[in-house]
Amino acid sequence: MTLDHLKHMNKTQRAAVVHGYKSAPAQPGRPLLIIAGAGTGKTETLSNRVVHFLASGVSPDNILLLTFTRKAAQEMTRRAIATAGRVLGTNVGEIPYSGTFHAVGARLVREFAEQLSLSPNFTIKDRGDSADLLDMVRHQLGFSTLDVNFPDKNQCLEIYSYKINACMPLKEVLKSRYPASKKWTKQLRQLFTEYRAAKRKQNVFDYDDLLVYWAKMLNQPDIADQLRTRFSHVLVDEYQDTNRLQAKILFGLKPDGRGVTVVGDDAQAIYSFRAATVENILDFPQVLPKVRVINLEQNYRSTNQILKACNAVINLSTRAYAKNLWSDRPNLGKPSLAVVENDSAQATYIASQILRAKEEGIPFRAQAVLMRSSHHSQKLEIELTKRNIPFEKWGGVKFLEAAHIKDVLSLLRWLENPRDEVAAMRALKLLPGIGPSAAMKVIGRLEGRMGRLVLRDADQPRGCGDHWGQFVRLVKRLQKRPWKASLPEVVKWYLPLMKHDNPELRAADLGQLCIVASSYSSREQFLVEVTLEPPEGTVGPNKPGRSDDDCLVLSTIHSAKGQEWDHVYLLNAVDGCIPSSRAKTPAEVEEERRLLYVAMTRAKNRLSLMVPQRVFSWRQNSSVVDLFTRRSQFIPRSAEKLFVVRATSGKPRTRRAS
DNA sequence: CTTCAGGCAGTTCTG
DNA sequence: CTGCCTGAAG
Ligand SMILES: Nc1ncnc2c1ncn2[C@@H]1O[C@H](COP(=O)(O)OP(=O)(O)OP(=O)(O)O)[C@@H](O)[C@H]1O
Repeated sequence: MTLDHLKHMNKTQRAAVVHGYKSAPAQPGRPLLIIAGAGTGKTETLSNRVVHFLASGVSPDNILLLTFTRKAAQEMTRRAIATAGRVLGTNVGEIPYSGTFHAVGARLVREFAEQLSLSPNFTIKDRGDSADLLDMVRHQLGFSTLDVNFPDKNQCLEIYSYKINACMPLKEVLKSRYPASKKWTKQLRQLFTEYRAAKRKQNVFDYDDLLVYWAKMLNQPDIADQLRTRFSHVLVDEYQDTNRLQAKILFGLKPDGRGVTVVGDDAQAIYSFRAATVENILDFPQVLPKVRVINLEQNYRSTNQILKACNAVINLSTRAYAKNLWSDRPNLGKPSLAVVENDSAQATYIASQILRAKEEGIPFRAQAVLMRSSHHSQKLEIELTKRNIPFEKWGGVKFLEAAHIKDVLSLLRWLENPRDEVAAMRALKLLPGIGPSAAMKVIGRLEGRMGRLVLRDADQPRGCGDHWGQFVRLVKRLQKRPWKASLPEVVKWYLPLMKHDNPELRAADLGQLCIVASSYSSREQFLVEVTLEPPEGTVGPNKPGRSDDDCLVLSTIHSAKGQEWDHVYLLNAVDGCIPSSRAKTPAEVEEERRLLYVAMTRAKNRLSLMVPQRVFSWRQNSSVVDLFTRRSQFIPRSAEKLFVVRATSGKPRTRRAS
């Protein structure tokens, strides 16, 4: 073996890579924590550590490699496999248990389903479908008409999910995060109990269940033993963004911490809305015995000028993040604060800059536009399309979450799992003349014949005429015909019934969906994988599977974590966007500061923060107005000297409250 | 029982 | 602008 994976690492990084593995040890080493700032090579070190394990003879099957987001998981797995290939001189193939907590959880739960007395062919509901199921229960219990202020389906699911992920009693969750809903404690408790029962009865899982049942497996000694033996090495990236439930899983897998490596940066904790808690990483050395802690201080990513600005932003925090980051990368210019008139000016400015950079030899794929929330890029997307700049968008409304896509998928889901009432409801409501109550009636009549979806002509509800017969025949055909022919057939049936606007655009989306689906070998495989690993892309002009080689990236800051680009542009660096106007408590504002820090530290060579002087916003009394903005409070005058301030449009900057 | 118009409130980030 | 609820018409 060559030592490729050690050669370019610095001394501290190398120590982390080989920790516990200087010579072939009898058992996995003591727990290792790498806590270090942005761009110091944490992920690089972690993936080289995996390579080192493989090179030392550890089987890929014994390695569990976890992260929080799909993007980060893909990136890390890719790096590890590529380097391992170089070091070992053979293709490593894959690391089977590498991915997000949820994806790995899904595999394990399916594998051990029988021992958990679960049926192994459960389907996983995405966020929207889970909310719909919860809403059905909410209506049945009469809570929807109890009081206008009773939390809606999304709030209910948020509360439920927070409770599960934070491992907190409902009462405490309501008190600390949803005080307005405290008076419904009793109802919410009942709602959640019934929701769990409904999931059980319909053999469906929500995202949280994947973690819940994984944690449960670790309480069953027989399964726990198997898993502990299987995963001799467990590595977690972005550990600062894990939650209590995930920590429980980690400690359940490795009670004494041997073989555990966790990596993270408390200054980059940005997922508290998913119940992530930074205490996981800060308390790690106290929770496990004999933890080796390694700090990295040299930033290899950014120029010193960019890094200085990043440090200035994070150091204004009331909390101390003890990091002394430095960089010896040559300077290529201070980051800029580009003051533009409004949204449109922001879009044209960025589009021009991107094309200019491209002319200078920076390909589109080395540039990225980041934003706090995904709709901030609307104007820009139009501008990019106008100028034929190819882009892909990370985050935001997913292809599979669009209404028309969900409509056709619902029929497939129902066929796959006849007990799935959300799918049944949605599919039935597509028929003209069938609304919620007729659909419920049909579903009720089906209770007896559960194995396989069987519809009879006699089940016809009143008032939907010919459509019922056609539907029954369609279902029969779909059950007989091979999978490849299914989706086009459903689409053909669906299009004339579609009630959404923009029919041509949606028809095109559905055509694309057929192409994507045809690469899966069966309906089951398609439905199983699609919820956890959805195809890239969003609805509209930029569809999954169609990306250019050289493609600009538009991304939310959350989805950009762990990534890096030569040029980074940040949209709307103004109060109300960063920090978001929804951040109220000091803790929430601090998280917004860290978001800005994460965004800025993605840049290697050039960084532009956009400051539009007016943005569109929604005022309390409906209508859309554009408001005067203030530059983000996280970049006060005192930090200005670290930036170049560029005013691009004629008008002088006027100070006005928003 | 479905559908559609009108009123009203809320609008982040992800698996 | 959307999603959700309500009430009236078909
Ligand atoms: N010893 C090194 N020498 C040269 N380049 C390095 C070294 N270590 C890491 N790098 C490079 O620095 C960049 C940042 O590394 P990496 O993404 O692993 O950092 P990170 O600490 O995970 O960052 P973040 O927390 O901000 O996502 C990468 O391009 C990586 O290849």
